[in-house]
Amino acid sequence: MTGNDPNGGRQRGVTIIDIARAAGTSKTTVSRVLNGEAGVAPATRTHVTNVAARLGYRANTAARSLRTRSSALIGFLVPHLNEVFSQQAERLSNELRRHQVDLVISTSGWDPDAEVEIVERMASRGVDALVLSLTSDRNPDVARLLRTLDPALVLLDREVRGISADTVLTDQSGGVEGAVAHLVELGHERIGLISMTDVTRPGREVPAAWRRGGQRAGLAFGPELNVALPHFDAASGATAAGALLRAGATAVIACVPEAAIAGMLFDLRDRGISIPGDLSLVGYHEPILASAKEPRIAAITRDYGEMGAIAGRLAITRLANRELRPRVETVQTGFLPGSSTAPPRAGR
Amino acid sequence: MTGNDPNGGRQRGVTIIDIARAAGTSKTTVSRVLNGEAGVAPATRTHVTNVAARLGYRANTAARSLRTRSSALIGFLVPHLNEVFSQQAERLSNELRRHQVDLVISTSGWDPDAEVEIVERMASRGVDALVLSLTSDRNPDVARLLRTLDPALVLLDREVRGISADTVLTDQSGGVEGAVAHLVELGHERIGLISMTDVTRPGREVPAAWRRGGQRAGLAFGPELNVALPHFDAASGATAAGALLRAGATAVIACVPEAAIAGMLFDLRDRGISIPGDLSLVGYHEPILASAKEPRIAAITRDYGEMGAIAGRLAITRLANRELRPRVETVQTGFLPGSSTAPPRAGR
DNA sequence: TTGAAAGCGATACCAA
DNA sequence: TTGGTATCGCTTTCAA
Repeated sequence: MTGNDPNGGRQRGVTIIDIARAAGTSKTTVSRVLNGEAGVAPATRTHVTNVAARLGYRANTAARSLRTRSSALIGFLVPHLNEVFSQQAERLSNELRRHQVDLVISTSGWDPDAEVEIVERMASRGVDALVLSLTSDRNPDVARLLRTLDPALVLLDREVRGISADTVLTDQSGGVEGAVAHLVELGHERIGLISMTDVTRPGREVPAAWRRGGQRAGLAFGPELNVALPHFDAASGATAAGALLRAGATAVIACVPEAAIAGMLFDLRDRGISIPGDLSLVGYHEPILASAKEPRIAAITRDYGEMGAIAGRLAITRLANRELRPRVETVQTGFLPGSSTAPPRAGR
Repeated sequence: MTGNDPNGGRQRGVTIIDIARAAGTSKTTVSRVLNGEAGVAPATRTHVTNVAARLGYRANTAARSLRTRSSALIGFLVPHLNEVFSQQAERLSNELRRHQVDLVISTSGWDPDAEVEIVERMASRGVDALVLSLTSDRNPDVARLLRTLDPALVLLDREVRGISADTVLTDQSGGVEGAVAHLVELGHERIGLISMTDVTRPGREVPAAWRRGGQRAGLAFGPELNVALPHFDAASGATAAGALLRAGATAVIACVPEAAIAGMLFDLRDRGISIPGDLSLVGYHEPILASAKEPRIAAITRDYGEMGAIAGRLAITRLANRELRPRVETVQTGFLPGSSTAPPRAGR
């Protein structure tokens, strides 16, 4: 009865065969009942259901996956579980749970090689779909890998050449142009931008929106006013702030993760530069605890959590029908005023 | 050659049989090579390895799990992916990745029923281990469920009756007693405490440490100075602050998640109570961006990330040997001064 | 050093 | 409405 047990101590668990035996039926029927399929006599159904409950049956997901070629598992790859990505993860996970799907999470640490390795692992794991926030969408290795992949793909604010996947995009116009307009209204003319590099979509869209905002106000922002950060640690943020001040910026829009903005704030404080007295600042997002202190950083906002939820819905509907043509959902950004902006210092 | 394909469009993928055929050997040998087992001729080994690479072989995890009864999957259950838990998740995930193990994450939203459901799912999924940050370790339903479970358990700062699992504990003494000592030195005598309720270990240990700190200074803190929060939203934090002020507290130690502390700060500001002028505050943790602004909240600190990493190591070693007796690792807390504490207002 | 064959626990097909 | 049987892709035993 015990059979050979390749794994010493591990418990065997109740299988549909045990249920079939106890219920005096076949495992086919048991399977039908447990999956709620039609074509089973009501009496049989209730009986089998009861027996299963009595025995404390728990389906073996590995066996089911092997047979059905679907794992009810979705992979989520992000660079780092910071405030933004963890909110996305939570909402994504909740969305999936409603459909009995689990979420595997892995972080790349902004390392493209790790990214390839992780995607490979997840594919091997047999995830039904991959939700990706890639470190770079211009990485040919990743692009090539994605093209050979079986799982459905959902891209979070990324565009990969040669891949047509469901995508959640951010429209930066509202937020960035709104920020520029606000600063222009206060009297700023040299508005600096700290952006991500052009290897992700926001790194391309944010500078574009910033330039549009300038043009709309009759200002042409030169390239010396845009610092593109390859990394988002505190040190990078500090460096960027210095460069923009040297370029004569009286205001800075910083569309980078919180760690870089924090580094910038530390650096400015150390140099005795006050916000908004000496420099106006627009950020990208504030954790609630930070927003409880002054200055409240004016910010370009968007609903990160909602992006995760949308990604979840895209993935779920895609799994229900893989023939659907790729869909794109766009999330808008807005501008939230704060106490970190003011007119430029007179006579500067 | 194609066989019947239960799942229409999904790709079939290269199997060890394909490799065996292409390499002119048996699937047994292929399996041995791919798993790096001994007893294979060097020539065979390299040949098979090459063929596998050429065909782009990717192991089918479901099949392997079914046969070996181990999924190389570990579940992580937390109440909410806030700053603390997401840092734990990231470090845990990284630790596991080094051992080719994946992490499934789910959040309960502080809901015990959801917790039971999630643990059930993960067990059914066949996770090799569960790392748990339970909403309550006094919940009999959860305790009963855990007792019947097959996966190895690692508890994060929780003690469940009747369960002897590997555990990562926090020693609150250093941090909390340090905070009390610091406040006493500044002249405070009525030091309030906002803690979690006693259904988790920190909710029991923090008040105990606070009382010890008081006794050591010759002060007896009455129960009116301790508010235990059942929820950690902003509104709860606001309420707690009010209650402690009415109880005559001149300083507050708030050992609760950031959202509650933020709510408290908002409320105090609205009521014109300044920190540290009118009230000294010691918090539990600050996101980097918050710490870049004044006042820097004095805090009880511990290395959250390290707790995740330790949990990962405990899980991995446990899987290697399930006969090990339960191990307990303790993480120390410390007190980090800030600008949110000052002597109590004179004549109060 | 190699390979044949027997499972792991499900689902899917087909016949009854 | 049922059940027998063939897989799914892999690891493990046992014999050669």
